Amino acid sequence: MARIREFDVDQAVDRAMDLFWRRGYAETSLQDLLKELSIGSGSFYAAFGSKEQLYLRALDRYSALQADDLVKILEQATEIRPAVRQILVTMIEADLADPTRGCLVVNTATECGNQPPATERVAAAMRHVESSLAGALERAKSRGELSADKNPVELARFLTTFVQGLRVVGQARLGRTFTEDALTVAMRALD
Amino acid sequence: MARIREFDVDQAVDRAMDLFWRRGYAETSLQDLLKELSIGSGSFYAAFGSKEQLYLRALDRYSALQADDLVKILEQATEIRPAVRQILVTMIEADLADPTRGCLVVNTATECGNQPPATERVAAAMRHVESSLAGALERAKSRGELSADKNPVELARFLTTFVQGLRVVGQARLGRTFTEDALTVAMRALD
DNA sequence: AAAATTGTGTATCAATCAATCCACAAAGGA
DNA sequence: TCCTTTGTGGATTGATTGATACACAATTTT
Repeated sequence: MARIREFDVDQAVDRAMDLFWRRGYAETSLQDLLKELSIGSGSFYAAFGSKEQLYLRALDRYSALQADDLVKILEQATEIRPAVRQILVTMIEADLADPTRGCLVVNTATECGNQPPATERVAAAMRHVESSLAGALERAKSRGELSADKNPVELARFLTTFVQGLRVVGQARLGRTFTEDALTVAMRALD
Repeated sequence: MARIREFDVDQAVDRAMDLFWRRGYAETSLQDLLKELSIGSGSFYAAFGSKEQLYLRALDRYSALQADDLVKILEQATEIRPAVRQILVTMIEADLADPTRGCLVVNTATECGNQPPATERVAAAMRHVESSLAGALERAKSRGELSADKNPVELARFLTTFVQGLRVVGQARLGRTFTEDALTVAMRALD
């Protein structure tokens, strides 16, 4: 050990995550990052290696936060339907509040569609959403909340796909009614 | 009139569309475009004005082609269910064949989420998908293919949202089974 | 307190970016 | 056949890109 770092690395990752989330990878320049993090380029490269590495780290951070939120809602709820509805409504409200952000995972999927390290993380994040939902749906089924003919894995894959669509439509600013109508129909898949 | 143009402008727009589709706006440099179109920068700016203007023109072209495909399927089909299924399956197969492309409208929505001229076109494209589907569903309902309690506009908004999700999930390379399971559940919305 | 080690920020790098300039070529009109 | 007009593409523009070099500051070790 020698001189100690003057900034908090985790907090810097959070701030970078926010910037990448709003502007995307390519549209966020190194100078934008340095300004946002209030550090010099020497500190930047010593701490993060490169812009790409920081992006992947920010993406991991985002995925972890997203996964936490999802699991928390699914575990705290006593009924599956209000839980799923809450998950979808939360996203709709987030997109209405700030349509420029969308979802960092979705943004990465479309912007970095042919860069293996990024797409692997995207796939892993979606697989995690799928399995969390599938587990909750399976438990709901054993509690008798879902009829016997329902397939939890199928439902989970449907919901995971629908969620990605909600985020895209949310960025297109089609209005509250549009997404709420879509939500109404989607929820019927559980009936 | 004086010297005549040595390249076909519409064909150039198509080639540019293909390039933007594969690589996105920011990741497609002017040199990439000049090489793809086999023209010099003078011809480029004389014909298209700027990289951004060409992108918007390519996006318009893409939307028009997409709209044609959609309308063609919906008008030619005698039943609404196979028609909707065909629309979704076509997208799934396209994403499986080339996961790096996705949908140019979706890619634009996420990459250019805060640039008005782009987002307006994205919203218009999605509204067009919505109204085409709503019209077809309304006609199907009047033919007795959909039960009386179904709301065509709600269903159209649901399908439009789900379609965007399919394109995102397709880029994440989660495999054929994943999207087909999602499709199975989504189709039940029409029952 | 001297040496060793690590963080910091400025200056700077070559490369690339989108866009402009301009000399020249090709066409129609006189 | 000149003259005008427009298309062409290579050369070049200033700005910006991500990344590195380096002198100096701060901290631990000896």
